[in-house]
Formats: sequence, C-alpha cells, structure tokens
Amino acid sequence: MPKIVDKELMKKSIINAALQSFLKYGFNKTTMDQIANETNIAKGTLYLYFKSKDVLISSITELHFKKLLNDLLPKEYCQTLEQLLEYIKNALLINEEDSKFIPIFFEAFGSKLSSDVFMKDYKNLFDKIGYFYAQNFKILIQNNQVKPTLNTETFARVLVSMIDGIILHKGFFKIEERKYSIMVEDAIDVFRLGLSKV
Amino acid sequence: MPKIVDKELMKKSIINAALQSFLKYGFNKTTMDQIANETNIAKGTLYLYFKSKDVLISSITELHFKKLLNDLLPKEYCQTLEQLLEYIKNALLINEEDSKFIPIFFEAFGSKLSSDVFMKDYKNLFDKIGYFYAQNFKILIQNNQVKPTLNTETFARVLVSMIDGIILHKGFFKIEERKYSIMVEDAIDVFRLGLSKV
Amino acid sequence: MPKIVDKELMKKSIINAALQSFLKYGFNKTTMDQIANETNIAKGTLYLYFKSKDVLISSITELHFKKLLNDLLPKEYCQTLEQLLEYIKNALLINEEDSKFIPIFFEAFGSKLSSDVFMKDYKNLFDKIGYFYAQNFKILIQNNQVKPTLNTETFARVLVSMIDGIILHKGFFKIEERKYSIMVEDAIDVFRLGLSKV
Amino acid sequence: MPKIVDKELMKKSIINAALQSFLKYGFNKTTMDQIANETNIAKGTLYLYFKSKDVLISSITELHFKKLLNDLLPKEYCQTLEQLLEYIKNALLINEEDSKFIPIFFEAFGSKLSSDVFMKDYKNLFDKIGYFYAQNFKILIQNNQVKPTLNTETFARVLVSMIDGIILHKGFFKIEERKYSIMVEDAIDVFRLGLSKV
DNA sequence: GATGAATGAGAATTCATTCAT
DNA sequence: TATGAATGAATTCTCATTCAT
Repeated sequence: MPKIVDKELMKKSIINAALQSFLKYGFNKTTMDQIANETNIAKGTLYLYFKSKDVLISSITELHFKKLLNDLLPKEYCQTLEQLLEYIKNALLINEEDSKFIPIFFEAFGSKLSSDVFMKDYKNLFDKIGYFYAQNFKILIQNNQVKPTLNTETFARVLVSMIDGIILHKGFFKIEERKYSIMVEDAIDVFRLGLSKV
Repeated sequence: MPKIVDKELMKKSIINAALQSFLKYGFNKTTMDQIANETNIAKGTLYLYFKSKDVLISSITELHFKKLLNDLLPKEYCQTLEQLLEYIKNALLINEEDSKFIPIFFEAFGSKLSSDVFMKDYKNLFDKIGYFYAQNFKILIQNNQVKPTLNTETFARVLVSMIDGIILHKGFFKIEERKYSIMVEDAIDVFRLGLSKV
Repeated sequence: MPKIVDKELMKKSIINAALQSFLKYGFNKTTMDQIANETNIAKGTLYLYFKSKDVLISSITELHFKKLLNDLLPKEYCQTLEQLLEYIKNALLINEEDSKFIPIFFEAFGSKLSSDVFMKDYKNLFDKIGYFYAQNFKILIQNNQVKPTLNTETFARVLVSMIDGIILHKGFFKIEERKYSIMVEDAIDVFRLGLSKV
Repeated sequence: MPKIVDKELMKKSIINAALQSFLKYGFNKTTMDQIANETNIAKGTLYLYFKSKDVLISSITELHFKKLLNDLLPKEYCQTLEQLLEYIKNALLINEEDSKFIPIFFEAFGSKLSSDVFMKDYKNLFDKIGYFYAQNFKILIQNNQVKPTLNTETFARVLVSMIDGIILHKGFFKIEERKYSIMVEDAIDVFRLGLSKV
C-alpha cells in the first residue's frame, strides 16, 4: 500500500504556497523550486500535482474566476433595484483577496491575451455576467423599478466594466478600506440615480 | 568625428518597434534581439539608447501614462457638468490604442507591483486625475451644476476607476465600435443623472 | 502467507511489455512508468523483478542474443557445404523479428560500447559464432567441400559480419519479403561460388 | 565592429569536440555543458552555432553520411570487375574513423529509426548506392566481366548490406587492423568468385 | 509481495547583458 | 558610435529510483 495522501488537500497546499509567492514576487519571478520549497515538497512532487507552471497558474486562475463569477452573479434575478444594487455593493466589497490576484493574472497571461482562443474564455465570462444583468434590467423595467428607456444590453455591459475597473483599482492601488467603502457607496448612489424611474 | 544621429529619433524608432513586438508577443516573450532586428539596428546599439530592458519598458510606460494623463485630464476646469461629461466621453472614445498597452504594463511590472516605491508612481497618476476631478466637482457644486451632497474626493476616485475599467474592457475584449459608442453614451447618461441636482 | 506468483511468468510479461514499448518509442524515450503501466503492475512492483532499467534491458538483450546464437549456430558441424549454406539461409530468413531489436540494443548500450568490459560480451558472441564457422570450414576442407586455400578464421568472421549486415538491413529498411528472399538466394549463391572447390 | 570569427571553423571545432565526447561517453551521456567546455566556449555560444543538441547530432550525421556516400559510391561506372572490387575494397578499408560513428548514430537516432520519415533518408542512401551498383553490374555483364545470370538489382542491394555489416562490425568490435585487412581480402575474394563468369 | 507517492540530481535551453573590434 | 559574438546565470521539466504503508 502506498502512502495515503489527500490529493485535493495537497493541491490546495501547493496552490496556496504558489499564490503567496506570486503575490510576493510576481508570477515570473517565482520559480517552481520556490513553490516546491514553500510547500515543503520536492520539485518532482510538485510536478506530480501540476504538470507545468502553466497548468498551475491556469488552475489558480480558474478557481479565482469561478469565485469572481459567483460573487458578481446573483443566484436569481433581483426583483427590485435596491436588491440589485445591494448585490453589486457586496460584489464590490467582497473582493479584497481576489483583487490582489488580478495583477498576477495579467502578468502570467499578458503575452497570451491577444490570442483569441485564450481571451474568449474571459470575454465570455464578462459577457455572461453582462447578459445576466441585462435580463435583470428587463425584469426591473417590468417591475417599474428602472426607467424604461434604459438600453438594457449595452448598459449591463458597461456596468460590468465599471465594476471590474473599481475592483481592479482596489487591487492595484491598495486603496484603504475606509476610503474604498465610501467609494463603493458613491458608485452605488450614482447607479441608483442613473437607473431610477424619474 | 562621431556619426551624426538624431538620438531622439532613434529612441522613437526603438520604442515603436518594441511596442509593436510587445503588443504582438507580450513583454516577456519579446527578446532584445527581436527589438533590435525590428528596429534594424544591432543589439549592442540598442543598449546604447536604452541601458536595459527595464529602462526601455519604463520609458514606454512613462510616455503612455503621459498621454493617458493628457487624455483624461481636462486642460482647465470645466464650468458646467455637460462640459465635464463631454470631456469624459471623449476620453472614453479616444483611447482604443492606449488601452491595448495596459496588459503589457501589467505583464512587465506585475512582479514589481507590490514594491510600493514603484506602484506609487502609477497610483499617483490616478490620484492626480482623481484630485483634478474632485476639484472640478467642487467648482461644479459652486456653479450649481452638481448636487451639493456629492463626496467630491471619493466620487472622483471611483469615477476614474470606472473610466479606466471601461477603457480596459474595450481594449481587452475588442468590443465592437458600434456597441461601444452606445455603452459610452449609457455611461455618460448614468453619470449625468447620478450627478445632477435633483 | 505471500501471494503465489509465477515469478518467471511475471518477468516474461514485463519483458514483453518493455520490448513493445522499446520497439515503439525507443529505449531512452520509454519510461519505467510506461513499462509498469503496460504490464498492468505498479512501478514499485516492476523494481521487484528488475532492479533497474539497465538490468531490464540487459536481460532482454541476453535473451535476444541467446536466440540469435541459437539461430546462427548450427547444432552440430555440417558435413557438406550445401548443409552449411542451407543453415545460413535459414538464419537469414528467420530473423525478421530479431533484427528489429538491434537498434534498441545500440540505443541502449551506445554509451557503454566503449567500455571494453561490456562490449567483450557481445564481441565474444560473434567471435564464438565465427569460431564455430571456422571450425566447420576446416571440416569442410577435409571433406573436400571447400577450397583448401580458405582463410578459415578470417573468412568465418567476415561471413558473420555479412550475415549480420543483411539481417540488419532487413530489419531497418523494411525490405519487402519478395525482394528479400531473392537477395538471400543471391547471397547464398555468391557464398557457394566463393567457397567451392574450383 | 564585432569580433571577427571564422564561423565555419568554429562549427568544425564544436563538431570535433562533440564527436570526441560522443565517442568517449556516448551521445546521451554527453551534455551540452561538456561539449561547450571541451570546445572552450560558453554554453550560450554553443547554441549560437547549433540551435539544439538534435541539430548538432544531425549535422554531424549528415557529414558522416555524405562521406560514407562518397566512399561507397564510385565516381563513375567501373568497366571491369577488378576495378569495382578495388573500389569496394577501398570502401571497406577507409572507414576506421567513420565506423566508430555508427554506434553513436544508432544511440542518437535509435528512438526515431522506426519513424518512416526519418528512416527514409537513410534507406534512400543505401538504395541509391544499391542502384548504382546494379547499373554497374549491367555494364559489367555487357563487358563480359560478370556472369549474365546475376540478378543485378537484388544482388546489388545485398552487397550493400554485406559491406555495411562488415564496416559496422569493425566499428563496434574493434577488430584489429591486421585481421581486418585479411577479412577484407577474403570478402573480396568471395565476391570475385561469386560474380565471375564461370 | 505490492503499491504508487515522493524524491532530487540532472539536462536542455533561453536571453539580458557585456565587450572586443 | 556601432556591431554582433560571447557569456553564463537562471529556469523549467524529466525520470530512475526509493520508501512508507
């Protein structure tokens, strides 16, 4: 009988160690040796769990994007504008941890971003979120919650960009918590006024 | 007698060649060899103009941020909300080209982003823009153009993030021109309603 | 109580799997993992039967050379030239399978061929065959079957080289069966004429 | 002006150093580091001249096969049997140096030998030589030098295999010069008798 | 005996930078 | 100034072998 190992746990340990190193030194500056050391395993073992550095960063990315999708996408359509705004607000507030990952993502995939194959995945992610918001806006119009003149589709897409921009700036520029929460309130206020009927 | 060379012109050629390669292959995948070839000079010559790859990307970055600052920052304070909105709109429409540079920036500096010394420069850039908008909002409040309850400083900062997010998504996800211009209109509308007095 | 296993059978399974992989991917490209997988045993088990990859290939080689020796070496001295030629002919025709092993042998032992200790084994093999033929030639001379001027020893050795060359080319270059059998006839004819008394 | 270097000379130095190491330690055991050291250049420089270890061994192989072709292929058709035999004899005697390369070739390309693309090159080489001999045999038949019943094509091909076998055994088994030269004579004698009219 | 997870020495290759001409 | 050959540190990935269970 071989050593009994919780493979998922090991993967998590590695991902954790890798993430810490990536955050500290950047993706390119972090070597597989470092990650192995940080995880307290041999380099060969590392490759047992992730076939390459690419696979490793891709796995981490996938996890983060899943989480992002989960955070940005309400489970069901909101019936009132306030509900939706509340949801957006939470999305904006939640992501301390995740927002720090964004620069790593760009560093790792920067050179592939132009590759359509690759980018499509992420375009789809935001399009999906945009689509959801667009549908929700239609419902909110029916519910008399939002001005009927709204271009549901395009506004939803621009809203997603704005949200992403805010999260991104937070991650990059380490905006302090206090100031950031007011910024979020301000953003929500503008969205409310911009969307409300009359 | 030294050869007579327009140093600045040469630098521009190099920057241009480098930028094209960075856009095409990413920062890390682009080698100094490639850049030299593309510029039609020898590798040694390249190093006469830019002491290192780091210096080169930093120079390019500086240029781009200067341009960005120029695009996003009105020359003088706007006296009406509509003027300001017009300005923002133009900023959003102008920057097709520049937005493509952002991933390169992230890729190149990703590993240094944690370095506060480094990041401060870029944080400052956006803070500066934010500061300008904040001041302008104060003027617009005085001019009775904007609701007096606005948190000028924080809103200015979040506005900058949103603008950046929109530009970025355009650059990344190649949103089609038609759709994008409507998105811009939508964004402006929301800003207008969100800022207007009652 | 230990599991009851037919050790020899297991060894044969492993050798078989290894050989298939070696033939398909070459010796160096074939990993111990692959061999274990192909044999449907765990890698650790593989090492219970063969202490190392070297031991494994050596075992296989030994088997093949034994077989080769068997094929090339008549059981007893031939009393007529025709008998000997018949024997050579059969040797040339039999060895389709074995000739494919030769490149593997070279690939595996290439780096050790200079080691005299190692090479001696295989040199001896051919010398042994050569020696047998030499002895047989002496008998055939006595029997008035072969011209008495023959340098029995050297000719025997060159004959072995030629036979080996023919087998080898067949294995390597996949000479078609039809053509090959004529080639064999041609070779035998030349040997006959070259050896016959006047 | 950069350093002035005779590139071809450098390539030759590298090939020489590589060949020495390959002969001494085998292809796989020889590292690019070793070759660089042996050539007294840095590893990076080595890669300036040969893009990979594969390219290096391929270049060496090509050189050797060219030489082999040159050695085995008469410049023009021989008009008498003795001329042809003389030619074959020389081919067999020349190749002290080259024959040592054969095991290296097998070690390096062993795993690709089954690949039809690869093997075709070498099959063609020997087929070419075979074709030449076949044509020459036809001429020799017309010239009344060789028995007219000879299967020119198949015999030519088997002759090539035999020659290759002899050269190969010499390279592998380090047959001593004295003995080898007698073996060559023996082989030539057999060929003469086997081919001669009556 | 059997398993397969863990190990880590090694190897090939890259590329920013230097430097002799 | 300009050149491009030379450098060698650094990095990813492989795989035979070991070993805890």
